[in-house]
Amino acid sequence: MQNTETSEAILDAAQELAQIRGYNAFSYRDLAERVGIRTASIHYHFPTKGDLGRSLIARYAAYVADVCDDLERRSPDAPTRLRGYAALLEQVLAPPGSTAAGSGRVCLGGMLASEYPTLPPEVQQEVRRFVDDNVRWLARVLAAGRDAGTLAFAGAADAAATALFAALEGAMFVARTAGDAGRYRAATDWLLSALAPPSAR
Amino acid sequence: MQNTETSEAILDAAQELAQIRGYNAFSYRDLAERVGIRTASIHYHFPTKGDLGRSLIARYAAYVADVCDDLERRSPDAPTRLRGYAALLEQVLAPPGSTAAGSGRVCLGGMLASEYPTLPPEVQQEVRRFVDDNVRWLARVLAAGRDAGTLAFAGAADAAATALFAALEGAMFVARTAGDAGRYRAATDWLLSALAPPSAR
DNA sequence: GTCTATAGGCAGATAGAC
DNA sequence: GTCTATCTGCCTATAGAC
Repeated sequence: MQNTETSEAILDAAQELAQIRGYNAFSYRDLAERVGIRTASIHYHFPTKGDLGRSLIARYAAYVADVCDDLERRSPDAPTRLRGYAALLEQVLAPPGSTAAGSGRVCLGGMLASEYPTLPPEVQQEVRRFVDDNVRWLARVLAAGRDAGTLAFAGAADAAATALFAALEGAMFVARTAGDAGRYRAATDWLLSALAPPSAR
Repeated sequence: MQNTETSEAILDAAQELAQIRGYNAFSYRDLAERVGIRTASIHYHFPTKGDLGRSLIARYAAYVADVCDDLERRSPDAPTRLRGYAALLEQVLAPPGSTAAGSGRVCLGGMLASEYPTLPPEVQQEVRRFVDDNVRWLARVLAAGRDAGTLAFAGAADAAATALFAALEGAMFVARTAGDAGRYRAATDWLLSALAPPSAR
């Protein structure tokens, strides 16, 4: 990825389509129409679709990791960090330039995870890393929160983090199927309140 | 769907492929190879791929609904019903005829939900119904369990049911990405224990 | 960097013989 | 019910001019 303006525009178009339809359901032709160039020109920037996919998820993972870093630096406690994380994924459903609720987008990481077996190996690798990184980050926040007394839950933080991540990703699919973005909020609010200590409930 | 032997064999092959790759990533050719007939013959049973998809998810939904009915009749309490439901989805990952752990399958309903925007309308309708039915069933079990004192959680049963369903479906994708079916178990066990009343924890 | 032109393959679907 | 043959259109990717 060379970070030229064109390649960024290609990635922007690809990300929107991948978040809505998935990696296997958009084509170089779709991209070409949106960016205003020819399909052959896209191959100049990304020789194969696997190259494109790898750049796409890598850029997305870097963005999410940045926000997580910010959350850790600026949020005072674990519950706030978790709320910030849920909001990050929610924001991804309706990015700045789009009409809030019904964009039809879901988290790119979750979408690619659902397509995992059909993905080129280089894309699979990045998806695996994305999921691992996010679950590990959540496990860290969860464990720290329990130690500090701002969260309360039984069992392993690892298992809780996996369940939480799975629920957030899955809730996007459920919300989209129902055509109701509010379902995502309702489910995540419930989850986060279930992790609050009895004193805060 | 006429329930002939051939059409059932087609649906069996289609279900396996759809659970692994998704609806958009298997073809009539894939089916023809597995069933041992020609693609044109499949069109005799299912004129369009949308017809096939509708029959596929309808059959699956009916099976899941049957198991849920059994669970309600035979299980003594809500925690047992929820464990049975989680086990049902887990069993779906590794059906009788396949090698347990790494079948690469996920719940058909979750897979189709992830492909929702690209699905033919008649398939979307059945997917919506599947998700609704399952969340409603879970909400009913959850509410009854709380009333009976065998479950403990705060907030709306609807929101809890959505979160639980989302978590179970999402955990399959996470487990598959990690190549570790045990992750599904770990996440669901944690979730169910989090719903247990303090006395049972 | 972007273009035209094209290759080679696969998709879903149909016509009509048997 | 299953077959052969075929249609039309889309896909990723490449060659080579500008």
